Amino acid sequence: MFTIGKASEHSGVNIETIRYYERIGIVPKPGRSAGGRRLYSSEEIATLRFVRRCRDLGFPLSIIETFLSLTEQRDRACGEVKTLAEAHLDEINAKIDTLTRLRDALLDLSAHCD
Amino acid sequence: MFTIGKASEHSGVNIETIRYYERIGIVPKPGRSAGGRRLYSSEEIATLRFVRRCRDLGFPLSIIETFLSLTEQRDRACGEVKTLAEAHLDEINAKIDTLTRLRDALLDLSAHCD
DNA sequence: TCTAATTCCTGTAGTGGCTACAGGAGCAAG
DNA sequence: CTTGCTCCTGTAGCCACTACAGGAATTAGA
Repeated sequence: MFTIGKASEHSGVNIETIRYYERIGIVPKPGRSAGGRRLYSSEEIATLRFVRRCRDLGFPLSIIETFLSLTEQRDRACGEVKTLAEAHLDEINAKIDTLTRLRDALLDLSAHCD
Repeated sequence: MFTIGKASEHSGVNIETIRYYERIGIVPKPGRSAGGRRLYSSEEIATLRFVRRCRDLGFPLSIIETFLSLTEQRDRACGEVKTLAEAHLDEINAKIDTLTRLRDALLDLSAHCD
């Protein structure tokens, strides 16, 4: 188990942001030490890392909550899982497409400067 | 030339957000009609659309400002252009990579539900 | 083992990037 | 020429953090 400082270090999520995520319920409340300090498992840290990556990609917390529920509630009805997953595939493909074109534009700019 | 409403429609950027971008200097002040209304050219609208796409991808306005200066100030020193462009390539590639893996995970979830 | 430094705690206030009014002026159609 | 829409300049509020303040718990060193 890791204290919030280590969890922050390993996930790349700011300490204050971790507490904020807990407060608004994006991640569950972690266990506490005898002295009242938060203790995180490797899995909980992986979840934080996942949230951070999604935020970097511009997904709002509301959508990230759906992503988390998709991977964590596998006992949910299959139809619902499929619907939720597929609802985001188009959006993700569009993002990949835009990023690819942005990259090509930057490569082009760089290449034309020789 | 287009009024702010049309510019908003064609770029996908909210009217209030367009005015906000103007206020903080992300986009230049547009011309005005006799009655004092903002008038946008197709190019200015394309810039707004570009800003919107970048925001969707999670880039902060400060970085988008750099992107805009890269494409608009081609008379800038070549070395500087290359440096700025390449500084963001790694980040963009990382984003593409993460999105690809997220897409695969969603496809996987969806497939395991048959 | 005591203490000094560090890390953590809760709570609140401030920031970046919008977004939503309020109150009023311009303009287009009937 | 008036009804209704769009636009104007403010200012206030929201989301997702981020930065204190003031104090308790650990940890590392003498």
